[in-house]
Amino acid sequence: MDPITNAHVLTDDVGFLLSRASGLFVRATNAALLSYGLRVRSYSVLLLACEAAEGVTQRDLAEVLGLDPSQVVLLVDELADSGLVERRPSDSDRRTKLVVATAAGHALRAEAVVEVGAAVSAQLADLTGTEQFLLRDLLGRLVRGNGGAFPA
Amino acid sequence: MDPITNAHVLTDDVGFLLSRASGLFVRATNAALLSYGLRVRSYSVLLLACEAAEGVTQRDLAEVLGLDPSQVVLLVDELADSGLVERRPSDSDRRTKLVVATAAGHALRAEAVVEVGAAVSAQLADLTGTEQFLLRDLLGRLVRGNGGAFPA
DNA sequence: TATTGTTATACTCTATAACTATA
DNA sequence: TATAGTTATAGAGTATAACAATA
Repeated sequence: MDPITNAHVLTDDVGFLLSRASGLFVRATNAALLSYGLRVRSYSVLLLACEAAEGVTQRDLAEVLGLDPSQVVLLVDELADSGLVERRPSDSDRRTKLVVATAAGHALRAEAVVEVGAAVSAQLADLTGTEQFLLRDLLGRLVRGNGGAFPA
Repeated sequence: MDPITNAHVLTDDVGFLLSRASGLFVRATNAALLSYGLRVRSYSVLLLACEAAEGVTQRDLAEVLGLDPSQVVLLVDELADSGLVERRPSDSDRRTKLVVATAAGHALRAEAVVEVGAAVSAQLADLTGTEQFLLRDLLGRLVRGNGGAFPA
């Protein structure tokens, strides 16, 4: 019997711990983003838009973020209304809209990243640098192995 | 600069990976619990009730699960309506109600644990047993270090 | 006064289905 | 026929405040 999947107490269950840890990080990140008028989901969209110089397709955003395309529409709407991103038509496909960060978007991201980094850092304080790397690697493989369809 | 907290791409961010991984596990677990009429949160309450022979305080449930006490009320209501747990008065404090699993609750748990175990196992398939242990340990320290106020 | 459980409410997140315009 | 984006809606999860009973 696998000792992980059948932990005899709930608090040893990987799924439970993932949920708890995720909740802690989401709350801490949202708190850090409060003054910027962002929340973790819109912040993620902004980051992806900033990372892609030529813009990102909404479908790609949905896939990377694990969201339904319909949810992405609302998040992009919100960022666009704030002037942080804009939708540009694609040359190759007129159905596709490329989400591109504006100058304001890049500027806000640069500030927000510092705050979020500090919040995340505080959450990870009990782990050594090596352990943090290890955790990231394990989580990455978990996500990439199960429907997590992003590059690299 | 800490290379973890300031990953240069979103998909390398620990918080993002935690959120994605947690979502995958929650979805898989909810799917496994569907036929039992449970979802991951009510299932967690049932497990904790089953683990404590003399019952658990709703306040303790809230603390362990990282939920507000008001949310616990609804989850316990749901389980009680299904006959899986019952609220018993405490001898020492008449404000306190002890949540205790019924025989039906224990029986359902025994079945559900198998299904959930299989679902979790599938999600963890890409990691070796050692890596699964390691992940559990790292997550446990993350949670216990940040407001996660449960035993051990 | 403080704490346990409860009720109420509002907001965010998630899940689906159906529609449009393009391909 | 399939895909990108959109709209709409309902349900689940989260966050707060206020209250009654008890400590």
